[in-house]
Amino acid sequence: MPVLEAYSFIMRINIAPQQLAAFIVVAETCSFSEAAGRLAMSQPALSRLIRLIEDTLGTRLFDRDTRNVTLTPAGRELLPIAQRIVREFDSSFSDLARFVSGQRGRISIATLPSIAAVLLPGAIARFRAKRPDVDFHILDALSGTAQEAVLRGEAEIGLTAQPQPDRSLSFAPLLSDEFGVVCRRDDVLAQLGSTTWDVFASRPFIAMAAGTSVRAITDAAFLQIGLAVAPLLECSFLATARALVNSRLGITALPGLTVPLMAETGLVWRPLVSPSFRRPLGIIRRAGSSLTPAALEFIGYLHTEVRQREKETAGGSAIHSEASEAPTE
Amino acid sequence: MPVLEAYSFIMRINIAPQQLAAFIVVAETCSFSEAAGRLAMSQPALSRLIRLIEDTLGTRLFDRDTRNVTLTPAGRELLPIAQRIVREFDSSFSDLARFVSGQRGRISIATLPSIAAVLLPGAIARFRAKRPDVDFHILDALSGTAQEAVLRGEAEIGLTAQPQPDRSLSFAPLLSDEFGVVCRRDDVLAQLGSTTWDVFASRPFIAMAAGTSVRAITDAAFLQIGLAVAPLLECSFLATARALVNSRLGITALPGLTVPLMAETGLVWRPLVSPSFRRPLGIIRRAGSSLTPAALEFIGYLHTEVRQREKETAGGSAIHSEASEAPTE
DNA sequence: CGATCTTACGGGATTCGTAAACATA
DNA sequence: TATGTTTACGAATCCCGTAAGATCG
Repeated sequence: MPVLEAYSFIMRINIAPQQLAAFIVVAETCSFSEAAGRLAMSQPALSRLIRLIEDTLGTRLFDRDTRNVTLTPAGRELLPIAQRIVREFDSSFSDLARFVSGQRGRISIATLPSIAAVLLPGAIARFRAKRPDVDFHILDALSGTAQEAVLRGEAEIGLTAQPQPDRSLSFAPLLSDEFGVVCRRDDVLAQLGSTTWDVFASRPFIAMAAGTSVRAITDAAFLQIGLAVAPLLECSFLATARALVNSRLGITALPGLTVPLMAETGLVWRPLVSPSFRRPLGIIRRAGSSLTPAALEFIGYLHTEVRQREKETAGGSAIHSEASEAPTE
Repeated sequence: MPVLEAYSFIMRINIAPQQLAAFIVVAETCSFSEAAGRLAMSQPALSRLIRLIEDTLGTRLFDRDTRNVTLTPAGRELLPIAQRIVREFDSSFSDLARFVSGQRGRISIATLPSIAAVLLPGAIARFRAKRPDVDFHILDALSGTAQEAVLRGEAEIGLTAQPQPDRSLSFAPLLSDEFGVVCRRDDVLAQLGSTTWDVFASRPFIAMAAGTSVRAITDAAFLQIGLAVAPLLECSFLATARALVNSRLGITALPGLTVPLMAETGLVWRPLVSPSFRRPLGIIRRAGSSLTPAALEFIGYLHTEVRQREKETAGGSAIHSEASEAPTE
């Protein structure tokens, strides 16, 4: 009811943009038959179509005898209107088609800094090479913040650790991030190919702050192997952890993806085994809500990026190989 | 063919503005059933309508389960587009409806100065009281110029003497303008109620220039009564004729309508009889071309104006009575 | 279990193309 | 007479409303 009042004419005047386009062609050609040819329809059909518009508007649009077709004043009045509407219609739906096909859009991603630094740049670079008109908005945050951003709709997708099961959030695994020990290059551990978790029984452990996805795993690891590790040193930022390790205050356990953030500092990363722990990372999104076509396509690029990294590092993580190269510096 | 290329989407995307309006209502209410109520249609019909748009665009517009209806990104993209198109459509056709109903428009009239001065002001004043948004464009010119203006489309209608029969010009009589003699108030002729054409056998005749509608009639009149009148004095403008008569250089014969243009100059007008000549005045327009609705309505006002003048002057012309009042000054 | 969207189906309206009729230069 | 528009008519399509079905809270 409010609608019928708000738009008074649209509910009564039933004219499709295609009909207006047909009118425009007739007006431009001043001939029903030629216009019919251009419109790929029969001439009587076009004649009736125009008649229909005329009946709807209650006025003649063309003065026509068998030889001449000329716009009436009402027709001259309608012509620019029709042209404007058709142009608007066409350009709008052209834009929309580009959006729907993923050529245009804006992808907002809430992500852990490690993913933002390691996985995203390559994926975005390759994606933008194909879709230069898609913009990205990246919100790097800790796991919880990222989830909230997705839930509030501020971010379309989140790249984080697997969240607690939540009806309104869906999680799709992307990769699992192997934990390793991080120590100085001159540390005895750096000589080994891998290390076991009980190393932290004899070495000071630098823990990440509670609430981080890393801390959740390390807690679970120590619990599983029955090791009571006192968090003597605890920090929130990787840069801090890096500095602490570098200062010989202890060693830490971090997923492989985080290490490039500490690169070129003389630290190395070696897999932690017996058992090996992994941090499941993936894509979260609001359950039951569609993604933009561009984001949908971009997710494919993310998977490709992950596969490529796995292939490059041949079973280990890229950080592993980088850490291996470190001694050669 | 050029059209199909120029407007690439409009020929493939077949969406009526009403469908977009329906989409807007669903988007605003987030409910198919409530929207269906507002749109005065059944809910399944609305469901199918939305589905149709979705199929046409190749994307979902709403994420919907049995409890919630939410816009998808594509739907959010379409919403402002739909609103813009619907608004444009509605306001444009609202304007057009005002034009078609004669409430809005522009009437261009090519007219003889006498009609412009005597008939038009009253008709326009009464018309604009009812249609304040209709503009007038008046081109006052001699008969031939006015006809050309109408033929060229510069003027929509012409108010002139009856033209030579012309296929491309149609003439509708409006009034016939009685000829009379124009002389000084102190002239002996002013004492008489009327005068015969042979008065010009004994008095100098001031002729209007060849090509004027007045000259055409006076020539015909002299020819008919067999009077050879030498055009000793000839002029194009009524103001000149007025001055010549006022200077006692002669007298002239003019249709009643022209006299108000010479009013308050001490001249009087008396009917010329035996026989009485009349200048047929009317409305010319291009044959076979429609008029604007406003002009069509205005023509009715012109006829009313003429009838009113005839009633006021009770069988004579308004000029006649005004001339009669002159001696009382 | 209730509210809501979707699918199925029959009827009515609209629109198309072909063919014939019509009108003017 | 030739060109171009309108009318007539049968067929296909589209769209609506009613009724039944499915699904989630």
